[in-house]
Amino acid sequence: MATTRDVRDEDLLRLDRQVCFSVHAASRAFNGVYREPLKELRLTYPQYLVMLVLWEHDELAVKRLGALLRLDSGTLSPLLKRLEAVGYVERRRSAEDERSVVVRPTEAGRELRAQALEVPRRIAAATGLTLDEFHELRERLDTLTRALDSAGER
Amino acid sequence: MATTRDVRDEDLLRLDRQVCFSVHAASRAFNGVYREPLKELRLTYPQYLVMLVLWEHDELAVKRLGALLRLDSGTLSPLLKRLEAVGYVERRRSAEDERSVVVRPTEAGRELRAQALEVPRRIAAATGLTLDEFHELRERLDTLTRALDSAGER
DNA sequence: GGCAATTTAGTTGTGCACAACTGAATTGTG
DNA sequence: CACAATTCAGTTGTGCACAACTAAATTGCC
Repeated sequence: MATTRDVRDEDLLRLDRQVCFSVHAASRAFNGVYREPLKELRLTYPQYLVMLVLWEHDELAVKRLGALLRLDSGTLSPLLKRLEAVGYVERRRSAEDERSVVVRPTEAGRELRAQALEVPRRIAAATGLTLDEFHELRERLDTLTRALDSAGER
Repeated sequence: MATTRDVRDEDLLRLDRQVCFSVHAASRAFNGVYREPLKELRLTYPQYLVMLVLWEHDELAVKRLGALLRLDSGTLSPLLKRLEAVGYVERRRSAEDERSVVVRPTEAGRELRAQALEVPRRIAAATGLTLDEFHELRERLDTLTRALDSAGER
């Protein structure tokens, strides 16, 4: 039963380099394969994430969107402004609570969904990963993220 | 044996949202837990990656560093300039090839390594992941990255 | 009711990722 | 040798992540 105490410092640092690099590289590689398909939709990867969530919920406060995507207003505000500029979403202050801003897809934004259906098919085809592998990958990453998030709270 | 053809469009789009989000979130969570420990070293996460590689190789051309980390000069040039500004690395034009710039840790940069040894220990302790789990995670991510990279070349 | 604390979106500033480009040095080829 | 193609670091511009902050609206408490 090997623990970190059994390992020499240099080996630990090497492993850290490997893991850090792997996570970092995987994230950018993921971003990379989506870039081309999404360019046709005039979306960036984070904008695609936002649209995916909006297609599922139709209408969301910025606050709630940020909670779902774990992004704060510093990231979302300009991103949403750009999505509004290309005409995919509209924003309006909530009538009930003037602090809150509600985001919803425009007609163009809703029509975009049909085109977006091609994106995961292209990714799936390109990666050669099966559905089961996608599910398993997702679960592992989520487990990791939960561990990291809870670690960060100390 | 389920393939993507057996799945309805909306389910596929939902899964894509989940996987995209998971990868994105894991990367940022990883970044997040390293942020505090690295702040004490006056390093960002990508700067830490660069220093880890430099500690292993001692002296590297920018080109080679970029190949190892899969980063281009547009990312590395300003990052290395900042590392030079805090005194951790020095850059000089290669004598043999004036196009090339060689980067190496300064004395302060080499001394930083001793402090950096604490970082992976803290991460390991905080996440509760075992060495085996780290290794397995790394292998899965690398497999994924290879699949994504080869997919992007088409 | 009045006022402090909280909530919410937005702004500012720093750093990274990446595409597209520049300019200088080197290499290959006739 | 000459010169076109290539290589290399760097710059510019756009977009995202995040910390720290602002301003306005709401809520809670007396």
